[in-house]
Amino acid sequence: MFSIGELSRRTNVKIPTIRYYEESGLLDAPERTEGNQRRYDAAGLERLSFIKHARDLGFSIEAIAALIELQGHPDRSCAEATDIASAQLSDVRAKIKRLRALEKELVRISKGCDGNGMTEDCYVLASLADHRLCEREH
Amino acid sequence: MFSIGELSRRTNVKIPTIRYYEESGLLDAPERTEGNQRRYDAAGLERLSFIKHARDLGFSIEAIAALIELQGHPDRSCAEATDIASAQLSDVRAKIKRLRALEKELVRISKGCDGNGMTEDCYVLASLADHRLCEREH
DNA sequence: TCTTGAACCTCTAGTCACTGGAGATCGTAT
DNA sequence: ATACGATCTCCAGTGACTAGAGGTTCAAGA
Ligand SMILES: [Zn+2]
Ligand SMILES: [Zn+2]
Ligand SMILES: [Zn+2]
Ligand SMILES: [Zn+2]
Repeated sequence: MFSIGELSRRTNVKIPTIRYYEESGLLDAPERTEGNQRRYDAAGLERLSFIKHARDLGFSIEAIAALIELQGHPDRSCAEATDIASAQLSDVRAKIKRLRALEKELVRISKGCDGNGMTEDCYVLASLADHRLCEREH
Repeated sequence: MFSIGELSRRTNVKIPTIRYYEESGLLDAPERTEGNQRRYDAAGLERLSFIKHARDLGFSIEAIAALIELQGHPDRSCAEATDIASAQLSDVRAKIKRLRALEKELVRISKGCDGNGMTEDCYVLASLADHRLCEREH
């Protein structure tokens, strides 16, 4: 049995975030001491590690709640879990695609001015003002 | 002179967002009719187009405020503008890097299970539970 | 000129996933 | 017994919007 501070140290999850996960229903409310302080066990640590890892991989709280629900039913089909994972993969790929388009335009914009002129003639400011200078959609 | 709805249509920025930009100081408060409705001119349209384009390129409201401030002083050096743009480029590149790491792990995780088993033996759930199964940091 | 109804106004609150602070209480070591 | 770090609850703030309630104004048609 260990305190919330100890749990925080072991998982690298900040204390207010742990309480937030509890309030959101991702973490079960743990036992309390007589003085009302939270005391966790190995199961709590495991659960929080799962949440942390999933968050690090970009899953939403909602998706993680669904995954935890599935975990609780070992005899159910895991189809939903793979669906959630592939949705997350699509999401990440869509974000990468968009960011690559932004990167290309930002490279062009940055190249257009060395920063030694006046704002009046600045290519950075001019290209922000006019999307038609962009080479593609973004 | 045109209404906020017309401005919204011409820029593809939603009406509450336009009001939010005004409140944030990005847009000057426009003239009003006798009945207190906003009326914009070409300058307002131009300004909002600038904001929209910069937002589409991922610049923060704060960065855009700084860029607009620079725009207002045509005789000042544009060094700060290029700094802001290259900071934005670095930011985008950092995000891409992180997302690519996530993509790799998510591909591995998704490949590990076809969704036809039980949650008990699901590789998706197992790899979310244990970062040591990951091939690299993310 | 009157009437309708779409468009507009302000204000408040909600979104997501936390993060920080105030003020009070608890746990533990000396 | 005292000190002091850790924890408690509750509230507010972040960024960049978005949505709704309840009321007013504008502009076009009769
Ligand atoms: Zn320049
Ligand atoms: Zn553009
Ligand atoms: Zn599976
Ligand atoms: Zn991992």
